[in-house]
Amino acid sequence: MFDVFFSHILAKVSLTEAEKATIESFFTLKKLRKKQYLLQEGEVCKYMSFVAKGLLRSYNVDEKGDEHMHMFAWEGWWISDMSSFFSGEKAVFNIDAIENSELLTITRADFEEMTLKIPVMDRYFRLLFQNSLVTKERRLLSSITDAAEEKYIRLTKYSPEIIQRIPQNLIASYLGITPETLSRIKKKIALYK
Amino acid sequence: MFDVFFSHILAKVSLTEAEKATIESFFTLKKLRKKQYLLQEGEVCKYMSFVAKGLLRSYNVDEKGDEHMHMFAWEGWWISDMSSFFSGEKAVFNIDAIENSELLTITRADFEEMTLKIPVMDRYFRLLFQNSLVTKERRLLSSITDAAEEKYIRLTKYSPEIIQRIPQNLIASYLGITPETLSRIKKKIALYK
DNA sequence: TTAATTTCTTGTTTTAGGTCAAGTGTCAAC
DNA sequence: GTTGACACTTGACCTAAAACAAGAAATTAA
Repeated sequence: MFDVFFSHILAKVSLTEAEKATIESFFTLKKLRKKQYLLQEGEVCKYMSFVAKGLLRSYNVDEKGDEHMHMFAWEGWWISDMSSFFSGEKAVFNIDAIENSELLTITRADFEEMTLKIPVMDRYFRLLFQNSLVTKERRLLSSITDAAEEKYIRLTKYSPEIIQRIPQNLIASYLGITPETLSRIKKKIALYK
Repeated sequence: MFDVFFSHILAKVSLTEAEKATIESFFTLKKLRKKQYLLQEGEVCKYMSFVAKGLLRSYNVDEKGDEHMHMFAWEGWWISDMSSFFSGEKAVFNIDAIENSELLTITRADFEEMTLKIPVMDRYFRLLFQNSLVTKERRLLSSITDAAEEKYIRLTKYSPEIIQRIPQNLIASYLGITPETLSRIKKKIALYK
């Protein structure tokens, strides 16, 4: 459990055994069955979660009832409604498990305490957020600049794991297009080859 | 110059006078005239810049020659092509000054050295990136979920400063719509009132 | 104060992608 | 092996926003 966790953290910063023990003490293991919610829109997001095993998604639901995928998270990723987690306001996202999953969760209060006790965790999260920001910028850029077909092509280039692991209707939602449009795009691309 | 700078940093973390002096030594003042470039697409982004005065924008240009606004930055904001700055790869963004501006710039090497010498700066940037991430998530969500009119309404709600300070054609580009569509949306909204 | 450039508006036409509807294919459950 | 639940495809039609075009208003510069 914590081996996956620390291998990810140690890729960015160094930790002593004592620090590792302290950090471990702030986290709680949580298991989720397929389709089970970790967070529902309107609740306050209590946890930031490291995915040790499995696959989750976060998404919002619009007034028409349509879902819009915000992100997917599998082994080695963090997932949360960051806005709600850090501000204490109501979450706009739902988070649930696409596959049976195992998470290491931390509460806001423990997160604060951990970063104060182990300042190098500020560095870890600085680097984590920095990378997330770059990824999110790239996606935002594609969302604003690209037509549907380019969005899909860019996704195959930058996030091939998503193409392999996620059902097509969820990929369409992630790209902000309909499953029908995605189906037609795939057909068109297949013709070139 | 550094007073604006430190007031923003001290809002997030505490610093001794000695630390402030060390931090100052890593930054260089840079003045930009209106329309002058800070970064051009294809270069490596050498600086991360704190805006002490003025207004800048970052944007990419597509193959048709159309500009897509990525962000605006004025007093108290940071601006950079983060992907290029941290990875050393070619920038995809252009950055230039909309108004005459004064920046405090830091290079990648100095940024690294600063965070190692003054670890609390990791905390500052953790908090900065965390907030940016929340803002960027909100914008991405709006970009994928909302129709043109809702995008504009949400912008007026969450970023009223942009509405006031930025020309309409740039706002349209920021929202990923045409200036014509924005003009019609404003007209439509004005009729309700 | 007039010219020039830029920003914004308005009308018309076109198009990419959405919506609706009717399939086919696949796999697990009974 | 039949039933149902999903995932995906394909076709016909529709609509929101883009493209194109032309003019008005507002800034800026000479």
